Amino acid sequence: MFEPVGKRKLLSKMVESQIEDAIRSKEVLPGEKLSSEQELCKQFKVSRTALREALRMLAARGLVIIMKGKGIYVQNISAETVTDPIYLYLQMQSESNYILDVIHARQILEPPIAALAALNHTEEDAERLKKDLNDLKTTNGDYEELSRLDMLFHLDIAKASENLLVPLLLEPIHRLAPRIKSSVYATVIDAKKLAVEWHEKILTGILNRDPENARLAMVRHLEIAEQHDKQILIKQKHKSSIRRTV
Amino acid sequence: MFEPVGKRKLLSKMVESQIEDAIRSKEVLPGEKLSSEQELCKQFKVSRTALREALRMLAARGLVIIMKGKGIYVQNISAETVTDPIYLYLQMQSESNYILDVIHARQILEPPIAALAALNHTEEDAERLKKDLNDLKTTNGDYEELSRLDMLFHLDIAKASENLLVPLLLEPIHRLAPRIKSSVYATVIDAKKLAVEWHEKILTGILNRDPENARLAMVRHLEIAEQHDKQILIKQKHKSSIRRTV
DNA sequence: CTCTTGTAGGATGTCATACAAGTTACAGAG
DNA sequence: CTCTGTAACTTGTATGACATCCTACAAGAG
Repeated sequence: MFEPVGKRKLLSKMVESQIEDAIRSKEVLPGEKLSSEQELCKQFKVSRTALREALRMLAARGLVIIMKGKGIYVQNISAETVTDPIYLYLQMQSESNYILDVIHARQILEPPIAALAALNHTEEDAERLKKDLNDLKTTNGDYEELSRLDMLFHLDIAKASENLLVPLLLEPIHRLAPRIKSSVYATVIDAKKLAVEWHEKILTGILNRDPENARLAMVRHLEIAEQHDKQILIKQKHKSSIRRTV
Repeated sequence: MFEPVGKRKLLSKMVESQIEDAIRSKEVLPGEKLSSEQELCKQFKVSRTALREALRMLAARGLVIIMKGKGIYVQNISAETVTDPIYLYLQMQSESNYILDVIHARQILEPPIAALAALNHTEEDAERLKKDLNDLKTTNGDYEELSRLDMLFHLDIAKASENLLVPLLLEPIHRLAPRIKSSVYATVIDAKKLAVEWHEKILTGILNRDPENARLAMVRHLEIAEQHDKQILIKQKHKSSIRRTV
């Protein structure tokens, strides 16, 4: 008979929406400074509490950045702002032993990405990939640094696909398994040499705009990576079972 | 000569980190109720102001949900939580339409997923996919319902890959473009018939455990989808340019 | 006893005020 | 001119009060 009356929105939410809309519609551009809290309070006719909570929510979502003593600035949405929630999502949803799922997901994603990069990459992309490969070749860093440079090459291939979504999807996947990667570099003999070799083959395929060879090189590269990961997993299992019996 | 001294973190940020860590490490599980603000203030030894701003940041990121009069609850990270930032990113990043990026990302992801599903699916997966296809065939729902059932089939193929990460990646992608999908069903003649046909071919490949045919069927299915999407986009462009001249 | 309703208590939401602390600009001393 | 201290901004935190929403429970009506 009677319709349920809609709940009144919270003031802080309403303020948040208004500022968000202004940013989305580009009334205010990234880098621009917003008015001070005092000023905004007067404009919205709310207390500083409500306004600040609205700003905090916007800041948490990466829309603005609040600098103590300076002011509030509209922020350019970064890729990290996006990949963070994806990473959190994967982390919360997946169960404990997801390492093999990670490598399998990479085997699904990365070969076609390499093929696409071979077709679509720009000169800038090419230079970045060459630099990545050279960095990996010449670094004297520790295993974690090796693992980082390895990942960077793969992420920059995703960028070279010139599809905005692709790197966003790949980055959190890689972030899920950083430890095992450095374990591989620490354990497997010639792991670095092998990585450089295959990265070279993949890059050659991409630079020649040869999607099929880029794809195949990536497939082989990830097959080898899977073998290495499995070795590590078996060793860890072995160790833990030894510890258990002791 | 002297090293820059690190800035002291803000109290609200420190509180946020602590609660976030507790959630990430699953000390507190989704659905659980946190202590009241008063209680938390005492535990963290901060004022209600700082605590509330921390909670607001966590709420904005989807980690907790604050209910007036009830309390603070740990939230299950949903696909929407992930999709929103992506959506915002795409909107801010590219002037052009991201719809094509979505369909291209699907063309990368879904064919190998279909192949994997052909290899790995269980009996349960098979039953679910058959039901999805039948639901799409027999529904009398509107265009949005059609679009929803269409998406469900694709997501259940991802589930049938028996890889935990794969459906998690695919779902936000699909949620990015629900409007254009229902537009396709509303506009393209025989869209439903075509969808059912191709879903049948894909399913046949999967049920026969024939990865190559499942993959190829998916490739063709998505090529057709791309054509339809492009038709819609051109029409929309046309309309808006007409409006502009009027 | 069962159902309804009033009420009290606890939860979050908002306000006002005060002070702490970081940043910037500028005037005045040297 | 350069250096420096100060003043005037900015945001961060604390506190106390009240508003509003939710829940549970007791008291009353039938």
